[in-house]
Amino acid sequence: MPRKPDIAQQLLDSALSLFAERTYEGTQMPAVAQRAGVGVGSIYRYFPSKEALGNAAFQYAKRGLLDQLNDALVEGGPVHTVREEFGRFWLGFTRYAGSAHDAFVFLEHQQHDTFLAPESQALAVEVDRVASDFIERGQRSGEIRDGDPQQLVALAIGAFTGLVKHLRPGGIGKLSPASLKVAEDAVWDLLHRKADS
Amino acid sequence: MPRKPDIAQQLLDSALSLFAERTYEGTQMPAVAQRAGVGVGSIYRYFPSKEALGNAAFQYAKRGLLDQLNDALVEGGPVHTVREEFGRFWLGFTRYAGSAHDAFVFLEHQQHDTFLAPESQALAVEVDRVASDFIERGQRSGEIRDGDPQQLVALAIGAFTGLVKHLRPGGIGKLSPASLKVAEDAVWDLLHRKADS
Amino acid sequence: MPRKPDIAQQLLDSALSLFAERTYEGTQMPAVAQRAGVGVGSIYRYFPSKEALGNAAFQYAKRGLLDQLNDALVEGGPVHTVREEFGRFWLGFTRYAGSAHDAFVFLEHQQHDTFLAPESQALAVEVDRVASDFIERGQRSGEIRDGDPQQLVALAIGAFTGLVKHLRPGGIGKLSPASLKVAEDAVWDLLHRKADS
Amino acid sequence: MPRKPDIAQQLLDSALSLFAERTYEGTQMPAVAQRAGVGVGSIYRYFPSKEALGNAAFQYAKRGLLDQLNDALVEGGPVHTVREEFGRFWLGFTRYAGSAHDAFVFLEHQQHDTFLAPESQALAVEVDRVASDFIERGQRSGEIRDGDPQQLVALAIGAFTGLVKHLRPGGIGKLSPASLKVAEDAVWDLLHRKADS
DNA sequence: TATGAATGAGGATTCATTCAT
DNA sequence: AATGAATGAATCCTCATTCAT
Repeated sequence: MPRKPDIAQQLLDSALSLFAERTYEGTQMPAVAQRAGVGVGSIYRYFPSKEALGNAAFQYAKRGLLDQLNDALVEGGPVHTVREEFGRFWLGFTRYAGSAHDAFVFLEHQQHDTFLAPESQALAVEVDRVASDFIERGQRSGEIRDGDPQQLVALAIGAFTGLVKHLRPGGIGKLSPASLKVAEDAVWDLLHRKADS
Repeated sequence: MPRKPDIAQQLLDSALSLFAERTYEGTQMPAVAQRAGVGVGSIYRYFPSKEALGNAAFQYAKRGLLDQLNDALVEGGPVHTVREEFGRFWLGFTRYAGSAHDAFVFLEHQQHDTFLAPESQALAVEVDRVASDFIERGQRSGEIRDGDPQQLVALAIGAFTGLVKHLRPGGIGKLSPASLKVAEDAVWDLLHRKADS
Repeated sequence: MPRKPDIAQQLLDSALSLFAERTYEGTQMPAVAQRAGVGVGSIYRYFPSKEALGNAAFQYAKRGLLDQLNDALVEGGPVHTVREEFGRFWLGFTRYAGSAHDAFVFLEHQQHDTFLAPESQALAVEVDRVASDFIERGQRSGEIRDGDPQQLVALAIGAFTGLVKHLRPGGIGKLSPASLKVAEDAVWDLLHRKADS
Repeated sequence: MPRKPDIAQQLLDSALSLFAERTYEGTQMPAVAQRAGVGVGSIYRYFPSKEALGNAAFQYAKRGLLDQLNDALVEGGPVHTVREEFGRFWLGFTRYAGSAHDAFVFLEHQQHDTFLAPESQALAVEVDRVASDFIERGQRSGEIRDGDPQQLVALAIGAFTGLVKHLRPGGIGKLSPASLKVAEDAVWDLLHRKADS
């Protein structure tokens, strides 16, 4: 069993946390190496350049979020209501932001960033697609308010991101179940079509 | 008619848009100078360092947002309902993001950033304070849902930020009044306490 | 009566004192202008460049020293002994270093300096020539020790320079007549051929 | 056999010779790197800034001179006369200026210079102290002329410095033993109290 | 294979010089 | 004629990347 993948993994984690703290541009390769506990030179055995490391970290993080979402959507068996499905999304985001706070913050800061390869950006739309598919389904069933699905996704994910960034020091894990429930309900109401509206 | 005093202003605008596009760390001084239409050396006539420019830009932007909010809260005379007051906030944010898209994006990216002086960070809490005062008032009157006011502010401003970032190329000005209304209602429902809840 | 020569003079004095304090290379044009009480731009009305100013200052200082020496050698009428002639030299150096401390220090620091034009360097050998002529005459009359005249000049002027630099803050004017006499005798003994030697 | 630890040394030597030639302020870091045979970046691996390099070079040079003096004073066994002790000083200075011409010239140019840290200046008074102790001893024994010891030191070291600077291209090593003897005697006579004086 | 010292292109900043007022 | 704001080449310094060990 090789140790190599281990090192690459540590490098990705190190990079992700530093990028979240100080920005991709503001992070130096020696700092990444140090936090990963390896020598600078070793980074280049796993990633050909800083840009490559940045993209790998981005893709690793996005894929992690995507996996977490898929797991949450599948694991408890089929969902019966739109609200229930929203709960699954919420669970996926919550778990991911809980276990990979840095990665989540990093992801939400990147958007149009110069170092992102097309491949990374392609991956970025995946989460949006999954989310807006859900919105569209909810709109068809009348339970989610009308409007551009992408725009609603932006509002909802933006709200969640705001929450996570607000919780910075402790991370979302520090939040009491009650507070988390308040937030979940609030975001659901952001999307939910009210009966008399 | 002297154009000179405008140079500091042009530099702030240039810096703001570049910081929004490429990050503070990812922006080079020559790029700031070029976009401002001046020579590199001129930057240092107005700001002693890149860090000082970053802080000045941040404070200028935050103050602009604060002013816009105050204007919106005051201008139409006294408000009579919490919903109406929320509308004023929405108007303030909307106007600011419309007229200073870059500045708004820049502000929302900075949080814990390394270059921000204490003075800048002090200004940053001001907006939060104004907003959470509103939330608390709404909670007392029963129209805004229970929960940590700061957390609700984070959710609401996060949602708005998500919208603005989603609209990146065109800016919020491109949005139809109808779409804007959908967004406003959605964010209100994020905060609003439902009767039967 | 034009004011111009006045300004050029102030600029030379300002430059000389700054060069003595901080080195030619370490002195900025705005500092020269400020100490002279004029705007930066005005320097260039009198001197085409920093290098030209440096050379003008050097030549002005060297010429001042030369004039002082000539005056001292001539003014009291003809000299009758080598020791008496040495006294005249001492008087010239002393007066110059007393009235133009900065200029003297500046002169002794320049030697091989990059900014000195050939013309300036030509002027620099003039003092040496006057001094070594004196040494040679003294050697012929048996009152000054044997050895390379240039080398003896270097020793004697070096000693005087050491004294002046040592006296930096107050300048040589601060020295009591007695102390000055000690120094004069010491330097004379440096040159003087002892009877039994 | 590693050459690495030598890099700091090569940098000090390179810096010293350039500072002597062109002044601290007039010397560029790339020039220091080039003469030391390393890349610019390497300088900063050994010295945090140009100022630090300047101070390190100064201290290295002063310490070298001090060591040379101590060696010369000790090595030949105890001295029996003041003249003999002077000979030891002369030997120390001569050896140092011979083996480290650039360093000696550099030292004598720095005095009150802007980049010198207090620590460097503290070291600078050390040589003066050693020298004036000698002068005082000589005065007590009646062999050195009366007067402020510091002032006599300034005259004597100034004379030696004048000699060394005069010899610039070849250095003091080029001087014939006879010429060197002339100089030594001359400087001794500068200090020596004449019987009938 | 892993390392970190060495490198030099690139970024922040300074400063001699120009030129509109 | 005098000024000092504006400029950009030149300077100090950083940091992604290489390579000898």
